[in-house]
Amino acid sequence: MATIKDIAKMAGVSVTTVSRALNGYSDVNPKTRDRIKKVAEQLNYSPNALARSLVMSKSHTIGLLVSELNRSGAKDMFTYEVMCGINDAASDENYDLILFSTNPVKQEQKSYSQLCRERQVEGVIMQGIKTDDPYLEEVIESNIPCVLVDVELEGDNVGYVSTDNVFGAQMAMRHLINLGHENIAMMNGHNQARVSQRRLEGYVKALEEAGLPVYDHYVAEGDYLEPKAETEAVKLLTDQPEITAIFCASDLMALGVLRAAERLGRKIPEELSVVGYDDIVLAQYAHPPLTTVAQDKYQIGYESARLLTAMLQQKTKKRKVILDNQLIVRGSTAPPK
Amino acid sequence: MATIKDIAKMAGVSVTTVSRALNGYSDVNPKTRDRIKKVAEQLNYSPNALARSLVMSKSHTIGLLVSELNRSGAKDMFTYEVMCGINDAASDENYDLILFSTNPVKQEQKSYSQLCRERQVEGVIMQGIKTDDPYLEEVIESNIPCVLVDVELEGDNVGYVSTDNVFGAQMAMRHLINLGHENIAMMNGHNQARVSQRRLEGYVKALEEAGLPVYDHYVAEGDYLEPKAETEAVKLLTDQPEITAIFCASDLMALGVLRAAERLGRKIPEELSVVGYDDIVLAQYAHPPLTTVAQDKYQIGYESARLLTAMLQQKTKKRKVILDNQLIVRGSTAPPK
DNA sequence: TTGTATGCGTTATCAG
DNA sequence: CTGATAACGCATACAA
Repeated sequence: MATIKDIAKMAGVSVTTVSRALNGYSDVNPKTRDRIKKVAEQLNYSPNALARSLVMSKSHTIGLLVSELNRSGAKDMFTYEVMCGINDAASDENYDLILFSTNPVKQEQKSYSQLCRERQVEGVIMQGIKTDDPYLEEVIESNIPCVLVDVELEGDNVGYVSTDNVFGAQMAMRHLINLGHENIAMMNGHNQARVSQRRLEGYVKALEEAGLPVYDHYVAEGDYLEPKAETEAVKLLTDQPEITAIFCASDLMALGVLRAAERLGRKIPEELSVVGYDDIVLAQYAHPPLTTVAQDKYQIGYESARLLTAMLQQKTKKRKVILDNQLIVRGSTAPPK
Repeated sequence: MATIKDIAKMAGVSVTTVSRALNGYSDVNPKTRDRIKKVAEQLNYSPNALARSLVMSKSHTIGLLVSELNRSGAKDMFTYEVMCGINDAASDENYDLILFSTNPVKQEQKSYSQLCRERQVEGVIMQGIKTDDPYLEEVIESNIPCVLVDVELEGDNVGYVSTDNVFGAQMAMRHLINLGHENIAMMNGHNQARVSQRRLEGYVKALEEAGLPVYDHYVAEGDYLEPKAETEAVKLLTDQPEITAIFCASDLMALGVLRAAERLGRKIPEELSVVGYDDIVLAQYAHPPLTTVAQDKYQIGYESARLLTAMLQQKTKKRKVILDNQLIVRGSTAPPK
């Protein structure tokens, strides 16, 4: 592995000159620069980023902390698409990405912030973290610049990007209400997720603005799980048969509801309308295809990385980015009979 | 950020002692070690991995090169699940993962091997690389230890992991043949992919062992694209209406074939049997659910990382890992009428 | 058992 | 325009 020292020797100059020549400083004779460049190429030289980072105390690396980088995320491509966005943005901004896996066993031994400090990452993007994750707090306090995906937290070194979940839910609900539905239930996730709370807000808000009553017993918790949503939906629909539509906080749960309807012999969308959330790939392949609120997952990732790099370079005071989302009407919704 | 120097000062010892105490060397007085450890904790010390890597010339990092880390991979979760496996294995072996994005524009400026050398990765895992990718050759020649996913290439510093594609195709075909099919077509991918060639081999082999004729015009190229497969399947089935079954080299293409059948009014599986390959998430949600050859993508990733780390530590002479795959019979296959 | 000195590859400071 | 020299944080050969 050739170093600047080798180049210096071969070109008959000092390492200082080599460094400056290669880094495009202006105070070096064009001739010597050319010579040095030629030698560098000849030696197939690559600068050692480690050494550079060490002396500059800038690693140009950002850490990616994904709490559930495992197969369970496979159905719902959220994680993957966000990662793609992050990757592209990081690449555009010339940052490298290092992947921290947070296998729970290891978390015991080594904390997030330790991991970050060891690897000298300049900042972190955290994804899939629940609001009650103890490690969230840790990173926040560690004063390492940090961008959260879908966790609403702001601070000097902390920002987040999310979509407008209240509005998203409202859109879904308005669609249902405009169709003529009056008895609309909600299949929510669990309460540790901020987004659940937001979507519930939207649900309530839409009902209120339409002058419709809000019933606690119309709201079930599906924990973002397909089977759980299925059993909950069966309960909901047998206990309150007057329900003609269900708004779900995720597509996966909507799939569960679809299944419940099938078990109960209620036809979709004629006898029950279902709206999902996320627009996962499966949504358009469901039968019938799912009406849903789409989030641009790729853009969420992209903006996260952009926000972080901007923060790192103190280019912005902004600490949050809220993206729009969009209602996609497919075949799972119709007017009530 | 505390360094060993700070600790040394505060504990009243030399940096050497600190280094050895913290790294568990035996030749240090238990008392001083305790004292040092306490100080380290007090200072919230984390070793600087960069500096360590520099001096040890071991980065304990492996590079992940994914040729198409983008949204197009979203339907087929292959990339994601493989990554999960890689991540877990790397974590188990205490290696960090750095993500190289290979946006084609940047490839011009900086080659793979340059990227690797800059970041001082000890080895690389490459995924989604086509056999004719010029950069493949580059990495091979660069003598950086490398593990390829689904590209059959072996060498001193090069290994690969793949599944037994010939056998997988054979299983699919035998299933069809046992069902009584005699006119079986194949929807293949493109020929730059080694796996396509292998699966074709299996297709031919199975026909031959059953004493069935092999027709060139029974094989179409769907390029692993759903719409392309659809149009190709329409052609196939209108030109040769005697075909009663199609074996597809990917589930995505099988989905396209399903669509083609629908357009042609041929019922699945009564009037046409379809077998896919991969067992992507969508497969079980298709109508009817797809019979397919499943690969354990997670394990592919896991084994890749294991192989690489073993190579890095010269723990093995093995350079390839072939995983089994498994036929999953669902609703898209039946005996011919 | 502990400390001194040196080097890893790079950039930065400052003097020539 | 160029070159010594120091420094980044750490590990290690060698000396004490």
